[in-house]
Amino acid sequence: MKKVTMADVAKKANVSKSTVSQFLNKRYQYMGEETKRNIEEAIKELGYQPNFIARSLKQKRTSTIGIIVANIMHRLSTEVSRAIEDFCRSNEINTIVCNADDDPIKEKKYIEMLRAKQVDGLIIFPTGKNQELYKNMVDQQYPLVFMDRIVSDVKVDTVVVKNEEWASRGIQHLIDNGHERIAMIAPPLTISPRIERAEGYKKTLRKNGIDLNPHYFISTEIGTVKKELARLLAGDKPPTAIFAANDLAFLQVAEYVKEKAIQVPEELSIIVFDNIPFAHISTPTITTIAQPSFEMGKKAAELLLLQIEGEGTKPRIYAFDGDLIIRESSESKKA
Amino acid sequence: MKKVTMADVAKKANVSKSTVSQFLNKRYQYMGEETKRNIEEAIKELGYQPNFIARSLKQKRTSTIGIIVANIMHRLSTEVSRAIEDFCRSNEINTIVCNADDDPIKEKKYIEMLRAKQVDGLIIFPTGKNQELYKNMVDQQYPLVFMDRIVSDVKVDTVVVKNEEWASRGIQHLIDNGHERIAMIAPPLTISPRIERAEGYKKTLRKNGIDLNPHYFISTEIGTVKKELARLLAGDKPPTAIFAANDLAFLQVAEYVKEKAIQVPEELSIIVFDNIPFAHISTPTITTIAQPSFEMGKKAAELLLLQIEGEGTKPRIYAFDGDLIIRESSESKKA
DNA sequence: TAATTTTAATAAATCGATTTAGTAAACCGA
DNA sequence: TCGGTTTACTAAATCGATTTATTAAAATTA
Repeated sequence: MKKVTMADVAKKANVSKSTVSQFLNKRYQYMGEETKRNIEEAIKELGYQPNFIARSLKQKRTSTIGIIVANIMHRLSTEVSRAIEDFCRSNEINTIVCNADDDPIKEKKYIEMLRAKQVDGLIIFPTGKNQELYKNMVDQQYPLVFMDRIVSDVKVDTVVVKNEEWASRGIQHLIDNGHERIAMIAPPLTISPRIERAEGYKKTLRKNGIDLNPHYFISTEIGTVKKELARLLAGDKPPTAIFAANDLAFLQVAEYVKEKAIQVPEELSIIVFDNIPFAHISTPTITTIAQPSFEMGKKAAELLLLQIEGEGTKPRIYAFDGDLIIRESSESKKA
Repeated sequence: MKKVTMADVAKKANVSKSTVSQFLNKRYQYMGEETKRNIEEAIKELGYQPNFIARSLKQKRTSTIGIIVANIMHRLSTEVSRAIEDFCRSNEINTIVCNADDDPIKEKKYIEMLRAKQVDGLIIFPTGKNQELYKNMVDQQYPLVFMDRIVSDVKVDTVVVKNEEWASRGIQHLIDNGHERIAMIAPPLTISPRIERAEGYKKTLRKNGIDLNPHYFISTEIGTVKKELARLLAGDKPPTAIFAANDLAFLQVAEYVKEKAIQVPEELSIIVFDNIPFAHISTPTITTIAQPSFEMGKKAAELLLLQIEGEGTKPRIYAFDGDLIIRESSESKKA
């Protein structure tokens, strides 16, 4: 079944392609009532569906944006993507989501692919390792927003959470509950949020006059978290509380705790910096530092659409407040 | 910064557009070494990036497929989408994921949008309510695969799990553990998997000589599950085990159980038909009937790509085996 | 009535690639 | 030396829309 094109509609309605195009774009300025009816009828009879590709080629815009998440397994990625999609949808913009899997090479490939597809702009959770490419886009004034991670040296609108401040609040909460031996578990400190959370952890301990014990600070690949954890907890003076720097680190901690049947919070308190979907129904419920993923996603989308409309302003960083949600996993030792 | 086109490259390399096109498509058959080098250099110097849109228009294929999931909140949707994406990626096909939110109108809009964007084919988790539209696509021989749900009357390749059989196995497991008062909690029975799971539930009880108690069969909107559950458990002869028909239903059950501090499995056993990401680390761990989402996604993608290549065969239903993973939430009463 | 403006519709150029048909030079055997 | 083949490359048509410049008729004004 061959495709019905605008030319077919035009022929059937006895008008020119131009007129059909005007009709489809609702430019009725000087269009006869009868012509309108004829075209409408022809479209219906032939079952005509416009070809977006052809339109995009001429108009030089695809009404599509791309999202490149660093790692789709992070809950934040999916929540933010959802928010972006919702916002774009209500502005008649489509979104394409790609997963770079924390791999700068994949990230580069996706950026090139999406640009080849002429998407009107990109929202990226940057790996941070493609500075050249980022700068290139900035130079070309290509609409671009960074999410979750700050890349210094690249002047782009960036949406993040106040990592240091809210990590600090989480640690303070543990200290207020009587903990002094607090460990932090994090993936390698390769990107800004992890570095900032580590800062918050260290500064807050110091501020409370607690010495930093380097053994309590574990920064390692996800796959080796459990091994490190075993060593830590088997050691002398094991920590009484753990701060998991993100959801994937927490998952490892949770698996370990489950396997070893460690009592939480009696033997070990736990807090997590990230959104955990089942935090409120697990046993025990989990204390989290939540990120306002919906607002962040919406903000990023707004910023990008502004840039696309040519109304972007001087690039800056938009830092959102987190939320410390205290649950059972960090209940007071004295309670 | 205006876009660099093939014409610019051609001019710079002192050849025709055609030659540049040949070069880009690696049709080196009769191309001089020097010409090749010239073109390569021109491309690098100008920073030329091909325009996929223009290519798609001429070639009448976008190398892109669409996925329309019924509800992105179902774990199955995301897992299957991931599998599809992975398979497509390795075949140089891009994917666009859309979420119909269980709404036939949105589903219709997405089908039309994606087809306007000239995607080469669609994988749909059908709401089942757009029969006209589905049939239309079939008639036009548009590449199409259904996932998770069977729509009778529409002859399309369909990938599902053996719902009745594996629901049955789950129920049998509960019966073998000494349960007789088994409730089933499900969303409205509007689509085939839910109907088939209910069949499995009923038939297995009957086969074991257990009378069906209509009060034990709750099929209602997600929002009212907890209320119904409260009534059920407060009633005379409350069930000793619950079969949650999918992940969202289970989430409601889990929340309720948490709120009321019901002991699982001592007071109430639970099994779920669906993939639950934290089933193995929750307390208690959760018995699930898992679906092979990865294989299912891969199969669907394979079927679709075959259709796109024009090598599709007579449409049929591909039913996959599930997997009963027994965990703490359904531990034997007698153990 | 002639000049001007408004209304209605169109022809043709364009977007940036791919593809087909064709050309010209070099080569080659008889 | 001639016809035929191979090699290297190109001009022009095409994909399906949008858009600009243009035309022609009808309505209005002077």
